[in-house]
Amino acid sequence: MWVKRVTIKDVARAAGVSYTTVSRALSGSSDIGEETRKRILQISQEMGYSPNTVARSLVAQETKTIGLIISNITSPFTSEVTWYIEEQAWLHGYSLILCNSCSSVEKEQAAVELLTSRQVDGIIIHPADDQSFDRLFPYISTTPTVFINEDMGDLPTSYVTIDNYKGAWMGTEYLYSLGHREIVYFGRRHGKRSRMMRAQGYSDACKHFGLTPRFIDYPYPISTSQQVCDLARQMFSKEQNFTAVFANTDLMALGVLQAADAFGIRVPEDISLLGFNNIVFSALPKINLTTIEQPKQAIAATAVAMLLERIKFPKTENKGRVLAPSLVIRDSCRRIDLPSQRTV
Amino acid sequence: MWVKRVTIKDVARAAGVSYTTVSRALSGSSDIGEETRKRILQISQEMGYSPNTVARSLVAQETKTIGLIISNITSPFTSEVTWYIEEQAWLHGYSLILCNSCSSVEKEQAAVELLTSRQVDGIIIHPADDQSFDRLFPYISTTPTVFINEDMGDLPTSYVTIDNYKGAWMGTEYLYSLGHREIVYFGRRHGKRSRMMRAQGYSDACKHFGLTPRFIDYPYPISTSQQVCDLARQMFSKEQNFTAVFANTDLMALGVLQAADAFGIRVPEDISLLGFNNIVFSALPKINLTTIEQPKQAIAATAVAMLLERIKFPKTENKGRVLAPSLVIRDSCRRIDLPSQRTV
DNA sequence: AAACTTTTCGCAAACGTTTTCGTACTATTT
DNA sequence: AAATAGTACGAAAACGTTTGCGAAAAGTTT
Repeated sequence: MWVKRVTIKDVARAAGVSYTTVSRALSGSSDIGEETRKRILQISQEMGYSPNTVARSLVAQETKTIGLIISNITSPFTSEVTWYIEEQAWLHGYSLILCNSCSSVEKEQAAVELLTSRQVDGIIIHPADDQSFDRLFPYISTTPTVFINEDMGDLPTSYVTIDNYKGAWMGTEYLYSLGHREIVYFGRRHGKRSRMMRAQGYSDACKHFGLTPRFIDYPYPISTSQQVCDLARQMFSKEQNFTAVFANTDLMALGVLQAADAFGIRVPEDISLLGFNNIVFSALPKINLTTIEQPKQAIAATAVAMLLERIKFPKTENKGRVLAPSLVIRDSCRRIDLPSQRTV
Repeated sequence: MWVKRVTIKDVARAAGVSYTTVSRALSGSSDIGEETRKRILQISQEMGYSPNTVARSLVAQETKTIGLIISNITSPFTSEVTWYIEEQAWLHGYSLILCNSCSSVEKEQAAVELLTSRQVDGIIIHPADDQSFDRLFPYISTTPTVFINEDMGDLPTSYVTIDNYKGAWMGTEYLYSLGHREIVYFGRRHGKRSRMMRAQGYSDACKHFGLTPRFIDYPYPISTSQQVCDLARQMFSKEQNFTAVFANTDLMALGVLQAADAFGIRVPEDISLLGFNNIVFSALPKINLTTIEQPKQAIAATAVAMLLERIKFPKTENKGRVLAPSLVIRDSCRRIDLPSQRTV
């Protein structure tokens, strides 16, 4: 290392006491005389002593660390949730080890193995896949874990998510209420349950209002915004006769916006656009995306709270919290006259 | 804990050997017979053994962990840099402990103390303040550290940053070349050196081209986008006779965009706007911000590389790497006719 | 067959703490 | 003055590893 770090034994030597006594002075034990405590505190200050958390963790059998596995910190939704999680963790004296899974189940599994090996007290994970749990189960059975942003149903784990079905229904209903009768759903609908539920909510709402669900789906995972834009272009060139697009995600909606721009299609004048997640950039002027909001701070706070409770009381049974989404109305959706429908 | 974790001693007992032998089998030592190694590996697999990194760290005197202190993971620029840092760290077998300083020197210092106490092998820090180094010095003198996004000059530390002066000069020059003669600089210019250098680059370029530097400064720190927008509104209502705004930051530029929108001022038709950082959202259609790019991946990669080198060879002398910014031209700046100038 | 090497393994120390237990000393009670 | 209780501290074990050293067993050379 740089400089030899000063240990508790160094302080003890300087103070002329055993290191047990130093430990007690610092931990605020009562088994110590008042004036020796002060003297030791003084000396340890002067020597710049700081306890070795690694050694402490080894004996205490807890690291005061939680692992966070997310797919991509770059996503505004994710980074905002991460912000709140770090805040909560810090408040409770926990540190955060950050792992990007890159939406790969292999890396996700590697991250979980790493974290358990590092003896983290708990793990918060935004699963990469609908089979994440099965893959991860052998590794997380030994560590308190809470999943976020996915409804884990009856799986033996805690989770916190929003009601994606309801969110999608609300969005569809809103578009219907504005007079839209041909609404295209833009985004993946298979794989993760959250995706399926959103698609289902849209689909069921459509049927409820007498509309035909129309999906622009794709089988492969999409990562770059360029890919999203290309897909949106395909939609504009192939699909006929729709007045609104309900995007899976604000990021997807942004891709639609981009493609629309390229086609000279105006939002909301020519077409209405609805997003999901309410990332901060959706509030930007000229973007002004109407969207379904996820309560990110609440997700983070309840996830951390649930995790800490499980850490404290390992025998607590698993809980699933499903928070409510809400509609944030901005300027990307427009009321249309029923008789005339624009043909793209 | 949940379930009692299986330790190396458990494996040893099951295999009927000493735990030393198990350790050797797993570490790939040559001091072990081939068939015993296989047998032990087999057994440890079956028992689901995973080494306790905490214990290993204690004896090895290294944690394979690096601490990252940033002001706010929510910022697109920061989260992108973080993404690349995590990638590089992972590649080299290091984990990342994430701390948000919230731009507070107090929390920054607390984070550094925490990280050193946790025996991280190194720290990467985006300083909150121009006095961060002095405050932090006593704590980081024992841990390899590299600062990012700030030129630390002659201070005894490694750092990697970009040439902010040059970036600002380039931006000003570009605006000048488009015919702009009244350019307002929007953003803080005191405190951190990076801010000062940007302001200075702008200022010097202005003088070089015979223009008068015009600053919209503010003494207090600004955090929310609402505050930025309010400030931009003030600018539009108070300042007269300017044709271009050079914003400190893309985020600041977004605020200008928002305020301009409210005033009915069009970008770039009525006014040109230039940003700094090139965050992903600047590339959005309808935003299309011309900006000065920071090479985020290069910043992250060199920061990690420098840190790992210092960890490996503690005696390496401090290095400062200053990377080159570049101009990314989009659609927020417009060539104007010299004789007529728009009055706001 | 004796004298070496080499291979394979175990013992024990070490990493820096916390905590249990024991003990010397002081203070209080009988 | 003897017995008891309380206070202040130290010794040692424990947490789960890695590693230097030594020793037994096996193989090789003379």
